[in-house]
Amino acid sequence: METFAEIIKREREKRNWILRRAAARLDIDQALISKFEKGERRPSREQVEKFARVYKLKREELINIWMSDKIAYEISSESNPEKILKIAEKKIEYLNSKNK
Amino acid sequence: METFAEIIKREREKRNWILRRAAARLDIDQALISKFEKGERRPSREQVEKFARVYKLKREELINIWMSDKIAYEISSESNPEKILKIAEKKIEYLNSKNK
DNA sequence: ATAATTTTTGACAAAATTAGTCAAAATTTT
DNA sequence: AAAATTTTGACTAATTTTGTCAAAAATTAT
Repeated sequence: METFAEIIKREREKRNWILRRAAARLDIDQALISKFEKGERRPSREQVEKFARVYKLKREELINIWMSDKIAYEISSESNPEKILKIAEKKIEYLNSKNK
Repeated sequence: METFAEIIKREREKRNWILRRAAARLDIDQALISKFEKGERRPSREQVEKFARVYKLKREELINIWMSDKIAYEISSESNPEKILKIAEKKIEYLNSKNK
């Protein structure tokens, strides 16, 4: 299961880009990119979209991964993360059926 | 599928408490409680625990519901919320197997 | 109907969280 | 060991979230 951090690091290395170069292409401070690649900071949605554009990744897929990182992080320290997800799933289903 | 907001409203009404009274018991501003009951504001974890205590609900269950509200809300506007949950689930599993 | 009570709203200031930047420290490569 | 690259930490700025208050709206009682 790949994280956003791993993906953007892999993509940069694939291209043999040093951080300075990635920073120029993405127009994001290289220290920030370093933090993103280490998973220490969470990029904004706009930044995720930049990564998708520059690294030619599917925008939506990348967003899903980025969001799931966020979710996983938020609940990982709870006592029953799986249960929380199950309940959330039902709520989503319910919202879906409602807005139809 | 019940939300945190619905639960705390139901519990208060069950007791025939007006907001002012609930505010006194919970030591939370009544305007805030009103917003919680309408789902317009998200209580802190400490506040959730207060609700559980005062309304005699199972602390952990209430926290799970409160967390799942949060998750559902965060991803409900995404294009594929279900997919995001699936990925998150896998990540959680992975984290679990790792920290064992 | 209107008076009294209760709930909801909106605006605001304070508090907390998150974001971006820089330079120095640490690490890796040459 | 010098040069290049990456990581870290500290700081300020920006954004988001919080709690509070008083007034507005809605509900209930007289």
